[in-house]
Amino acid sequence: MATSLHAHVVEHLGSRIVSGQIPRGSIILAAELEQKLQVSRSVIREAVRVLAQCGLVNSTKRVGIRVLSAEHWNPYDDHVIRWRLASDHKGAQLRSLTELRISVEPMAAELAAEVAPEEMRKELMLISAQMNHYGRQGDLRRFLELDIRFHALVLAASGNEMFANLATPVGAILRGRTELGLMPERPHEEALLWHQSVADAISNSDPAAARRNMESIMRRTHNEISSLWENEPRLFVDPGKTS
Amino acid sequence: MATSLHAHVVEHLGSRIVSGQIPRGSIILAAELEQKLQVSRSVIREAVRVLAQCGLVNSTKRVGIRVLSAEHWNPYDDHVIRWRLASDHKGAQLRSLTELRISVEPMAAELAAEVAPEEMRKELMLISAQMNHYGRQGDLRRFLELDIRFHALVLAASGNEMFANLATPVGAILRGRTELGLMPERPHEEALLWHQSVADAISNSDPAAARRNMESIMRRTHNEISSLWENEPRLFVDPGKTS
DNA sequence: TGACACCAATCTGTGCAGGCATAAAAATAA
DNA sequence: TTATTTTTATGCCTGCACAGATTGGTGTCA
Repeated sequence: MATSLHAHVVEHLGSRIVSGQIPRGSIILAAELEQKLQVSRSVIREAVRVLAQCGLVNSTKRVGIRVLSAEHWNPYDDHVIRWRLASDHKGAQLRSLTELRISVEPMAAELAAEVAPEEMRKELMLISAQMNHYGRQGDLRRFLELDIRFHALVLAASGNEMFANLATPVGAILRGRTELGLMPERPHEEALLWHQSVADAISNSDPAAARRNMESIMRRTHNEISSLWENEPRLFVDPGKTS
Repeated sequence: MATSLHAHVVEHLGSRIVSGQIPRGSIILAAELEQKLQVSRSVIREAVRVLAQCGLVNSTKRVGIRVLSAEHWNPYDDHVIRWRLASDHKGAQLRSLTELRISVEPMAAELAAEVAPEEMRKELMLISAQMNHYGRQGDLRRFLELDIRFHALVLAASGNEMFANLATPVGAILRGRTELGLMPERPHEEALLWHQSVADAISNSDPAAARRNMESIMRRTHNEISSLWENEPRLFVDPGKTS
C-alpha cells in the first residue's frame, strides 16, 4: 500500500513520534534523517510537510524539525488515529472515539430516518436481517463484518459527510472489541433487536425511534468496552489554543 | 500568516478546487503549475502532497494531478472547512458542523461535569457571569467572544481531545450566526439562563443537569440558524469507500 | 477481416544531488 | 542591557535519472 518512498518515511517517523520513541520536544535535523534513512532531501521535506499537517512536528528555520506534544496532534487525522491505536495509549484513543460515536450515532440514525435515500434504507433492512441470522448462529466473524457495514451505512445515510467519515474509526472500534475478546460468545438478543429496530425505524421514517434504539446500542457498547481505558489519563487541551 | 511559498500554493489551489473554479475530474500538470504560479517544482510537490492529504487531489504517474470530487475531501481538515465556509456551499458546511456540535456538546458538558479540572470549572463560572452581564447589556461583540470561549471551554473540559478540537469550527459557527444577523438584538433570557445552568452543573459535578441544559442551548441554536441551509442538497457518501 | 496479446514509445510523477538565499538563534561588540 | 555580526539549518531552485502507467502499433491466430 504505502509504496511511495516518502510515505514510508511518514510512517516511520509518525509511528515513532506517537509511540513516544521520539520524545516530544526533540529536535530532528533534516540532514540527519537524510543519511539515517538513506533518502534524499525532497523525500524528507515532503514527509515532514505531511507530518506537520498532522500536527506532529513543526519545522522552523535555523532550529530544525521540532517534535510537538500530543495536544497539538490532529485527533481526526487517519494516520494519527491509526498510530495511536497501535501505541501503548490505545485505550485513550478508543475512549475518545467511543465517546464521539456515542454522541454522533444516535443523531445519525435520527437524520437517516428523515433523509436517507431509498436504496440505503433497503440495504439496512437486508443487513440487519443477516445480522440476526449469523448472530443467532454464533458466527462472530460474519457478524462483525455486518455490524461494521451496518454502522457505516447509518452514518452515511445521515447525509452528513462528517458523520459518514467516522465509519473507518468506528469500524476499528468494533474490530478492536472483538479482537480483544470483549464480545459475548454470541450477540445478545437485545442487541440484535435494537439493530433491527433501528433499521425498521429508518426504513419507516421514524426519527425518534431510530434515535432511541441507537441510543440503546450505544449504552450497551459503552458498558462492554469502557473497561479498556479505566486508568488512562485524560488530556485537557488548552482552550485558548485556537482563539 | 501564510508566509511560506508552498502554503500560498496550497491556499491558491485548495480554495479554487473547493469553490469549484477548478472542476472535479480536471487533470493538472505539475509543469503547468510551475510556470503559471512561477514557483519551483519542490514547492509544487509539497503543496500537492498537502492537498492530497486533504483528499482534494490524487497525483499518479503518467496522468498528472487529478482533482477529486467532494466525497473524497476530508471533512475534518481545517483547510477544507475554511474553504467550504468561504464557498457557495457555506450552508452545507454550516449544517454539517451544527449537526456535529448538537451531537457532541451535550456529551461534552456531561463529561466535563465528571472530569473537568477545578480551574476550568472556575473559569466557566466566571465566563457565564460575564455573559449574563454583557448579554443583558446588549453588547453583542463582547457576548460573542465570551460565547465562543464558553463553548471552547466546555469542549476542552470534557477531557476528550476530539471534542476539544471542535472549538475552532464551533467558533466559526457562532461568528457566522452573528455576522449573518441571525442573532436577536440581545440574547434571550432563556439562553443566558441555560449557559449559567451548564456552568453551575459542571461546577457542581452534576452531569445530567449539564447535559440537559446544553441540549436546550443546542435546540435553540439549531432553530436559529437552520434556515441557512434549507435548499442545500445533502451529500451521501458511499459507505463502502472505507471497507 | 477482425479480435486479442504483446511490445515499444512516450509521458509524467518520483527520487536524487547540489547549489544559493534567507531567517532566526547565538555569539560578539558597544 | 542593547545592537551587530556570525553561524547554521531550512526554504527554494535546478538539472538529471528512474519508474510506472497509458497509448499505439505490431504480429499472431481465428
